[in-house]
Amino acid sequence: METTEPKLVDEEMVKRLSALAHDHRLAIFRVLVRAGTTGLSAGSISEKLDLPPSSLSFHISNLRNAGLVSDERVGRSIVYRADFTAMAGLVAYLNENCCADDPLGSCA
Amino acid sequence: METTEPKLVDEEMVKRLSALAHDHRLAIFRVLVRAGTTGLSAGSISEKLDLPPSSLSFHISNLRNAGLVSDERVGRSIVYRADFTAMAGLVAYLNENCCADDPLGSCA
DNA sequence: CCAATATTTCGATTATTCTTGAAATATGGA
DNA sequence: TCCATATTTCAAGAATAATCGAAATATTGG
Repeated sequence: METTEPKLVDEEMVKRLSALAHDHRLAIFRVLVRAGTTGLSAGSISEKLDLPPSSLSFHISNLRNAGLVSDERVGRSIVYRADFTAMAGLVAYLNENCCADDPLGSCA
Repeated sequence: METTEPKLVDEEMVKRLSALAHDHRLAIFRVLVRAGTTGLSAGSISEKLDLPPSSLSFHISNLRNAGLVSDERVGRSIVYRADFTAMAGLVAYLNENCCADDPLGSCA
C-alpha cells in the first residue's frame, strides 16, 4: 500500500537510479556497501578508487542527495555509509513497477 | 558464480540504470511492463505519454540499446516489449552488489 | 593561535544528453 | 504505382552533467 504521491515517488526513484547510473558513483556505492555500517572516509574512498578529492566530493554529494548515502563527521574526516534502507526501497520499487506482475516470479 | 568479465557486467548495468534514470524513459518502460508480452506500438506509447514521435524514438532506442526493450515490426507499426529477463538481471545485480550481504535480508 | 590534515566549494572548461521539427525510410492498401 | 500511415534519422540548439586544480572551510594537536 502506497501512501505517498506516486509522482513524487517516481521522481525520487529516478534520482536514485541517476545516482547509480555512473561508473564512478556505482563504484563508490559498491565500496560503501562492502564497508557496511563501519563506512569509509572521503579520503579512503578517494584513494581506493583513485579519484581526485574534488571529483569524489562531486559524486558523493550526488549519492547523498539521492538519499543513498549518509555522512557523519568524525574528527577531521567525514565518514560515508551506504543507506541500505534507501537501496532496498529502490529495489522494491523496481520489483513492483518494472518487473512482471507474476509475484515472486521473474524478479526473484 | 560469474563467468563474464566483471568490468563488462558493470558497464552493462550502468547502461541499464542510465536507461531507466530518466522520467520519460522510466514511464515508457513502465507502460511496456504493464502491456506485458503483447507490447505496444511506438505510436500508442507516443500518444499515451504525450511525447512527440521523434522524442519517443530517441528514448526508446536508448532503452533498446540497453537491452531493456525489444522491437518487432508488425505491418506499418513497430511493437516494443519490455525485456523482463534483462530487468530481472539488473535487479539481481543490485541485490548482489549493492545491498547488504545478509542474504534474503534487507533487500527482499 | 598556528600548522597540518581532510574535505568541500568555486570556477571555468569540456562533454554528454535532451529536445523536436523537418526530411528520409519503410510498409500496406487502392 | 501512388498515397497515406508509422516510425526513424538528421541537425542544430538548449540544457545538464562531469572534470579537477585552486581557493576556502572545518577540525585537531601542539
